Amino acid sequence: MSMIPEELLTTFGARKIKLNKDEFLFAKDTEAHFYYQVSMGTVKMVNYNYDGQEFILGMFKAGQSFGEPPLFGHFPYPANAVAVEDCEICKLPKDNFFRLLEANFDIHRKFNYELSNRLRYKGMILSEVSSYPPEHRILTLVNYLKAMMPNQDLFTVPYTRQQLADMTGLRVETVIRTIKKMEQEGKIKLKSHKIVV
Amino acid sequence: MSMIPEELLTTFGARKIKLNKDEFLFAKDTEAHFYYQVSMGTVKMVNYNYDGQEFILGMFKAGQSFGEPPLFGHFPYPANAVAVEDCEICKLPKDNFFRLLEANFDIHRKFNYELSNRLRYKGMILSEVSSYPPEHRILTLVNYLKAMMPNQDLFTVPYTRQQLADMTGLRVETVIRTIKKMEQEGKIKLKSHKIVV
DNA sequence: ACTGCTATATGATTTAGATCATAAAACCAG
DNA sequence: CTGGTTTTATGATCTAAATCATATAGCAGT
Repeated sequence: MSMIPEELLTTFGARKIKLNKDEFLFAKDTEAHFYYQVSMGTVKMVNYNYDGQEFILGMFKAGQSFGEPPLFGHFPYPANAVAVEDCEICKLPKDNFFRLLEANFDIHRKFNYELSNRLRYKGMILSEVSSYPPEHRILTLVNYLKAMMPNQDLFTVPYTRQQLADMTGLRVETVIRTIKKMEQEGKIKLKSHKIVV
Repeated sequence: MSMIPEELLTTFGARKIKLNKDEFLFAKDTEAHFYYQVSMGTVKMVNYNYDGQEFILGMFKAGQSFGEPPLFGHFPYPANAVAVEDCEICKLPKDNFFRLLEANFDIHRKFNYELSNRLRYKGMILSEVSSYPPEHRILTLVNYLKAMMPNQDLFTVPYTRQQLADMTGLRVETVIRTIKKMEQEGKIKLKSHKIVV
């Protein structure tokens, strides 16, 4: 379930750090020195434009790693990492991370898998943001999120309208109105304001 | 320079195929059975919305591979592959590709590098498309394209305004007007209608 | 139960870029 | 050199979603 088992990370010298809600872990355009894996909580990768508008490039929960592409691809962070809620994060120095990979071929392969799936997500969202109206964007995102769940019964979308807006390139008001309209037309179901699929 | 040397591909049983301009190599939502690498020409990965609007997710030239994420990530093609001009493509069956990877650790690592850089590109474009006006989007794309060139002197952007539009989620007219305005304001230079940076 | 904060809701107005329409260059194959 | 196709150009109009402005509902902590 975890990208790398925490015991193994510890063996290679990982430390656990705490992060408060809204705290930054690293900033866009800085150099990457560590491998990070969420132990508890949620971290978002996010960009801000000049007037503070936010775009969320990814949400990462317990077991998931994030911010590795700059390690593999040798470029500065293309976005900021921010805690969405109080978090615990495993932090492993870059060199140790590569040593761990060399010693564990299966994990190395797992990263290929993981990166490919992130490309899938980004390509999907990119196609949506570039050419589809709000309703389509939201439905595509919601369906993707559900499809990613191991358990395939009722799934409650765990994001606020603001977060959905920031993931689809829309404004809150638009997301609120669109969700309300879709509910009235019976296209989606809500349970205490959260979308349930 | 090439993702995988063509001799090595041949050793593992690759075949070379020809593709005419505008011909499809594979279609969105179909299953991936082959590894592909451009030998000559240019291939684009592209999506179309209901009214034919195009969004280009990537352009691939000689030496570059494309369409591997579905092989690594076990999901159907998230976009179509179309020849931008007459092409020659190396085509290697999936199983042979994985055998080749196992036998060549360095190439396996190279894919990590490549996938990471594609994530960088997609994340960049996504942030642009979601929050920035035409001028910013075009400049960011152009600067990225230049930065990717090994040779760092004068670089001529090799795309039409239509293609730039399809890469930035804008309409042709908007790209034409924006480029013209930027040239008049001295923000970019043109040489026989092509942007030169 | 009250306070403060965050999330959802909804109307009115504005605007950037899409769309529509048409034309002139530029390029290319025969 | 020529006729056809593609690319660039430019004006006029339209529209979906952003923006602005408030309001209400929900919830977390004291």
